Formats: sequence, structure tokens, C-alpha cells
Amino acid sequence: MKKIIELLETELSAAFEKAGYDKKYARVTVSNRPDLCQYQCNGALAAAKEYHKAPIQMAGEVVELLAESGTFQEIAAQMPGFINMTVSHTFLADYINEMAASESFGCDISAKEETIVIDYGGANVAKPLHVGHLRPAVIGESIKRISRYLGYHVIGDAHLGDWGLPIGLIITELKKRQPDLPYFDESFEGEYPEEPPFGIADLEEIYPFASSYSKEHEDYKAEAQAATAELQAGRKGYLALWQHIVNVSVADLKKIYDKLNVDFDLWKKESDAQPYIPAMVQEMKDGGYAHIDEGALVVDVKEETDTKEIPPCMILKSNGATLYNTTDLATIVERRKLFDPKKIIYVVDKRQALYFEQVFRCARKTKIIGEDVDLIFVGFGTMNGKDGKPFKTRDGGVLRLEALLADVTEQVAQKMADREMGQAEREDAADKIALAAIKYGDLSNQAAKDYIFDVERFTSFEGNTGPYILYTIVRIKSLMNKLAAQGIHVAEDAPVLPADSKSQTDVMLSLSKWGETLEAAFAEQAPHKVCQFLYELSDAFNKFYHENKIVTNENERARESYIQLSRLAGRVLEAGIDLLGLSAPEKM
RNA sequence: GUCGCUAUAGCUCAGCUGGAUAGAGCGACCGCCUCCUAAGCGGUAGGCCGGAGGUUCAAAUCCUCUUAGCGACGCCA
Repeated sequence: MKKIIELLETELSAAFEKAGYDKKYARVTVSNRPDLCQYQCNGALAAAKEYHKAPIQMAGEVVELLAESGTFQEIAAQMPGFINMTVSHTFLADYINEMAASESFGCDISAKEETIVIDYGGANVAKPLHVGHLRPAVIGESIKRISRYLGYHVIGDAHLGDWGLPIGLIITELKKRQPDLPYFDESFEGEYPEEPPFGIADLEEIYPFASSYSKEHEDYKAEAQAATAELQAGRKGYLALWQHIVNVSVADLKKIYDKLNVDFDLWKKESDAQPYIPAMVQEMKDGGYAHIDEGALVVDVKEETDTKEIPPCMILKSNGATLYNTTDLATIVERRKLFDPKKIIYVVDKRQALYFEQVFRCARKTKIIGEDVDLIFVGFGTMNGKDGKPFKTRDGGVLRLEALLADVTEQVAQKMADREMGQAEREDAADKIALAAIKYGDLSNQAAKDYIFDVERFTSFEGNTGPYILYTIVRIKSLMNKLAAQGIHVAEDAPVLPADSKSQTDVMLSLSKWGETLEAAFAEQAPHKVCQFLYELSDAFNKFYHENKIVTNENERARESYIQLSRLAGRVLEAGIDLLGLSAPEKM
């Protein structure tokens, strides 16, 4: 189904050509003067140079040719050469009815060939998720859902950090505390216990302890580094411990991601890429790409056109150990081999921009990946507290994601105290509203910018917030329930009639932007565009709701039409929040 | 030092592939529930779009310079 803008452009293109002008000038945009018109074309202004004619004259000629078109209620040339368009009520109603009849509201969701891998986890084993993990999870999840909705084959990968010094630290500390465990006995030949010698709570205590202890004790740190190396070299007992750590952590992480309505198709780990490293490194050497510099194996990635210094991409440390770069490159090798993706999207802290630039260049230069594969860096900004500094708890620590969620849920529950609802219903609503407050608060900002996480604002439920969107949906659900309760039946395919008020036209115009919104959000990896769409639609609907009786309308024709429009708005809103990883309660 | 990002209303943010009077929300002030959820709706006040040049018929948007904040810059991830 074509977008309204495309339909208008088709008509204008024909008119421009007929009038003797290039159709490239027939570009239509949503009006920036909604008081004057709905859509506008500024092409005549731009065409003045080529044709040496007054823009207003050309605009007038084009308008003249379209005067009889049923598409427009009004089309006019305005000084100095704008073409202002307002579509006819029937045109808009037809469009809306066509949308309503479509599964995807007219958006192209045909299955696409391309596979897209999205890397948006950032979680590490043995470390609880904290607020810093919120943005990648929330943004990545939304990009995944948008891409998938549009028909792409999408694989969301948690890409767990499980292979670095943290594991060595835990092993070292565990050895200190429980030296008798069989994992530390190199002569141990039997089967290691299936039950891990620790729970998630233990890990969450051990790791920070070991981490800070190692910063003050060189020998301890050296021991941890040695343990890490031994693990990576394949020491059996350590591998078994590592496996325990991974298992315990993943089980816990899944629980929390589940609460966030974030899920991964793949729980790949850095360790999974390790087998690809030796051959990859060898090829880099054989291909003449890598060379030794200051003892380390590096690949130069600077280019002639650079305006800045791009340091070489380091593949192996001078002690021969691998590092983050190595793993990331090997992961590209792995992904190409397993999934043959057309695109790999990294949802990562924007401070890693230069680092990923190096990795991407290195991957291309060493032919790990072809030119036909897009490597996309989606850098997100920091989530700050109200003081504009990185979000911290009152005592300056990092806030756990679970605590944040619980806190916001509690605040939401308090605001709902006066609502008459059953216990289960109330809890469900509080959970969903809290999640909407948090996630929408995040997603409605451009990902690349830092933003201020203001719990009070997000839970205030007013204005452009998640709860406002949910409220609108709940209102519509409530209408539909009322309908059922009154035994009113409206056929699924009953039409929406041409609008009889501005507020109704606004709802319809807003709805019609679904397709272009999703395409833009996908192309730019910009979930905030979906938020903006949802807010505008909710706003338009609430005005319409306020001005018109819907279910209780005495005029049967109007009632059916209004109900159909509301139903469509509800369906679109629900589809929209699903793309943000949210869902609406039945009541709130 | 080099490079990058950011700068729009008191606050939080949209708008940035150039177009007509720069938009929301919050906060402030004034209104609207005998009526489908007032977590809603209407209205008022509030702007040299960081600053200076430039390109253009037209600049918040593009270019240059500049100021401020943040960030990155080889053996961390």
C-alpha cells in the first residue's frame, strides 16, 4: 500500500511533467503549516533556477492541472511558490479503510531476504545488570522488533561477556575461600559436580570483592591474570568452574531481561568466538595485513582521507594474549559463517565509536567481511541523573536494574491506590505502566544523546510519556468493552466514513503516517520516531474522544464509523507499543 | 594536543536530506467532570534555535571560525 505522500507525489509528478517541468520537483512533505494545509510541495521554488520563471507562476500552472482531481479538497499555489494541499475527506476515508483491512495497516511487511544480526546485550556473567545495561537492552530490543515487523530476518544476540579477567578474578577468589574444591586440583580425574559451588548471590558478592581487592594487591591481580590465561588455555577445572559461572549467570540474566520484556534469540558469548581466532590471526598474517609493532600484532587501519589519527587495530597483545578486538573480529567471522548477515548492528555505548571504527575497518581490510555487508554502529548516550551526571544511587553506587524496576513499580502502585481494581489486575497494570515509564522515557529520546532519567517525570504520567500512550489504549479498550456490554455489534469491516470534524481528520492523518514512520525508524535505527508517532496519534485520539461521543453516539452511522476509527487507532497503538517492547494493561 | 559528539522556552525534549508565523510536554497562570476512565481536554504567558561570518530567492537545518560542556585517542572492555 502506497503512502499518502507517494500518492500525492504521483499526481504532482504527472502535473509537473505536463506543465513542462521535471518531476523531481514534485516532492511532497507533510505541511509545516497545519493551519494552512496538510501537505505541501516546495518544488516550484527550487525549480525557479532551472526554468528562470517565477515560482508562483509554475506552482499556479501545476495547481491548475490538478484542480479537478478528486484527491484534493483543496490545492492552491501560495506566495512565493508553495503548493498547499489538503486531501479530500473521501480520499482520506478510503485510505484509512484500506489500512484497516490490512494486517500491517498498509505497511510493507513482506518477508525480506536479508538477515540482520543485532548485538545489544552488553551483559557480563557474574555481574548483575545495572542501569548502564538499560539503554542497549531497550534500544536494541526495539530496533530488533521494528526490523522484524518489516519482514527482515533478525537475530538478536546477547553477546555475553564471559571470557575476560572477571572470570579469573572469581576463580582466584574462590580458590582462596574454598581451596578444597576439586576444580583446583590439577590431578583430579573424576567428574566435576553438576551443582555449582555458588549461587548468583555469591557471584555478585565475590566479583566486586575480588575486583577491588586486585586493584590494591599486585600479586593477587597477577594470580587472577594467570588464572584467566589458564582458563583460556583450557585448564579443565577452570573450564568447569567457568561453565558453572555462565550457567548460573545466564539463568539469572534471563529472569531480569524477561521482566524488561527483552529477549534474545541467541545467547552467544565471547568464548564462542574463541575457536575462530587462531585461523583468523593466521590469515591476517598470511595476507600481509598484520604486522608486529611494539611487540603487539596489529593491523593498520588508517586511511589517506582521515582527518584524525586512527590508531592501528590490535589483534594480539605483546604477550600473545587476545583482547576485546580479537574477540569482536572473530565474532564477525563466526556470524558470517553461521548466519551470513547483510547487516550487523551494534547497539553500544557511543564512547566506543572510535574503537568500532577500527574494528570495522580492520574487518574490511582483512576481508573478514565483504563490502556488501553493513556494519552499523548505533552508539547510545549516557543515562544521567537529575543533576546531569551519570545515574547513581544516593550513596554513589551503581543502581541495579532490578532495584530501579522495583522502585518505579512501587511509585506507580502508589499512584494507582485509589483505583478500583482487583489485586492481580492492579499488579499487572503497575508492572506494565512502570515498564512503559522507564522504556518510553528512554526510547523517546534520540539514542545517541545523553538523557536525564527523571523518575518523577517518567512516572508523572502526563504529557509525552509511556503511561499516557497506555492510557489512551486502555481508554479504547474500555470503549470496546462498553460496546460488548451494551450488546452493540459493529461488523469488522464496517467502514470509517469521511471525517466530519477536524479532530477526526487529525486522527486519520496521524494514522496514515504509520508506514513512513516505521520505514524511517528502521532506516535510521531510530525508535524515538515510533514514540513520536504514538504520541501524536494518542494526542489526536484523545482530542477526538473528548469532542465526540463514540459508543454512546445517537447517530448510528456516526457511531459505527467512530467505533471503527477508534478500533483502528487502538490496533495501531498496540502494534506500535509492541515495537517498543511494551504492552498495555486492561485497566489502569 | 588531535578528533568526535552536544548546545533550541525556566526544566525535559522534538524538529536538522534548507522553505511560509521554530513545536511538544513539564512547571506557572486561567478554565472544563449530572456525559464512553479528569492518568483527560481547552486556553494564557514564556525563544537573538550558544556566538560570529558565509553559501542561498530562502538557514535552527549546509560550510568556516569561535565559545562552553562531554567524550575518545595501542597492549581495559
